[in-house]
Amino acid sequence: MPEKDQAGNGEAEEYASIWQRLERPAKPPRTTLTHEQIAATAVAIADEEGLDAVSMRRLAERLGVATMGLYRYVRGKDDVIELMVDAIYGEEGMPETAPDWRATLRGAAWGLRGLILRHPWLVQVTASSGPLTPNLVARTDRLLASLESLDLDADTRMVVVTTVASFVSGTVGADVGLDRLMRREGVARMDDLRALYASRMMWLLGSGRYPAFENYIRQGVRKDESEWRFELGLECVLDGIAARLGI
Amino acid sequence: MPEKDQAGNGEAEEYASIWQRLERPAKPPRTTLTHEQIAATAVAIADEEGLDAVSMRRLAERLGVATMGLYRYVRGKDDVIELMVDAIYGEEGMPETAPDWRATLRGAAWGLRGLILRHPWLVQVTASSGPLTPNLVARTDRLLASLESLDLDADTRMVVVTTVASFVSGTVGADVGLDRLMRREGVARMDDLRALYASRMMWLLGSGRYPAFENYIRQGVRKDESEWRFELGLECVLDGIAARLGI
DNA sequence: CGTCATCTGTGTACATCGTATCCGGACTTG
DNA sequence: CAAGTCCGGATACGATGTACACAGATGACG
Repeated sequence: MPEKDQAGNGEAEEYASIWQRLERPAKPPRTTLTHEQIAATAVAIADEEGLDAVSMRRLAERLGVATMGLYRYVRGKDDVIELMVDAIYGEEGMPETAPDWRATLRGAAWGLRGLILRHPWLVQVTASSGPLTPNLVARTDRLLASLESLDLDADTRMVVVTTVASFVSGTVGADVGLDRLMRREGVARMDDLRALYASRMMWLLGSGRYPAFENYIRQGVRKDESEWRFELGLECVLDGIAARLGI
Repeated sequence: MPEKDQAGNGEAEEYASIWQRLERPAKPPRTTLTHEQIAATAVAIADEEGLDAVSMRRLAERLGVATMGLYRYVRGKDDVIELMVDAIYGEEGMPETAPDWRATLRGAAWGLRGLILRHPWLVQVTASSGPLTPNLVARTDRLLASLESLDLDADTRMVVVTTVASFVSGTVGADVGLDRLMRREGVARMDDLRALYASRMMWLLGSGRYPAFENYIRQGVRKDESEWRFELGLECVLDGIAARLGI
């Protein structure tokens, strides 16, 4: 039981996470800002102008507050990002529990995909924020719960959940990377991007060093159908879970 | 054939990627720097002190060059990052082609895992760099080639490759996030991190809102065996590919 | 009801970042 | 040897995250 040894001392108070700090209900908060406002505004900025546009100054300005005023609510920019992540994970309801595990995981996967597409900056940030924001734990909890009736041990259940989540974030992350590239180059449609990149693609492939890749460029006809690719990959992953774990 | 229409004009020269630019063999480079040096040094800094430590000033200093001197070789920091990514993708040989596709993909997956663990900053950067660096294309090409004898169309082959790669980067990305958290908190062993986080974990779970997650915390006994988790997840993914695609 | 301690929000200041611009000097080329 | 090209350097600017000190308002307490 490693979760109850040397801990619980008051000294841990200093190092408490945001979530811990903002739930202490004492101390009458006669505040003009709320953490929800901060999170929502930061998310709005990131959605509209990208994650780089979320600076403490811009955030404070948009909230009608001096820059340093934010630091009363937040320990630093990392906290802001953690609030943002948690906010969007909580924006839509929890993944609904379907009768069978497969439908539940599938629904959660498509839901996560939508979430990332709506907030593309999530992929830039997912590596730097702690994995313990409340809404993220809640989602994980729901998915774990949907597997509890199966004959799997706790470790395996977690692997199932993280495997699906990893597939989703990786796949959608690639799509998002393309979107960002398009935005940076100022093109709107995928074909325009291809036209713009045609020269360097020709250069790369013209060498004949990458024959299999070249085959894909020439023969692939669903390069733009990201939903099709996502669905095929996802069903593979789900099939694999069912096959290997015998469920 | 979208890769040969309106392109090839000279005006594209201006927008050429770094890779294109540095392959023009003319112009006797009487240079004191090489792109390999720049990439290797930047990688070294990132490996030792993290990606944030890679600034143009530090990089130039370590190369014994004035800051702005770098801009003769590189259009900006984004180029440096692209060079870094390509450098590490090329550091070890290409994934070796095993007799059967499954062994090939498995080897590539474990190889990519090792690569990311050796250069953890890759996960912070993978979203922002273009997907067209030569060594990355080369790797993809090898994997696509290993699937060519199978009865799959080009689109499906690519889905197979990206599905495996997505699983790997997502799963290892989570591990790396934990590592970074440990480094930031200044602890060396996983148990120490757990001790440090025990309080906020207790707080999070004590509410009883996340029973399934709590079950995992209590019953999971392989939380530290990231290789075990990786292997199980990977075999699930491979099983799924075999099952769904009938190979 | 007055006094004081405490918390809130503001302004200033600093180190560091990426990079635009200009310049001197060394090299290749005729 | 002359001329032109291009490397490397120095300076400068705007923007960033945040440490610090201070003004004002609010609550508790006599």
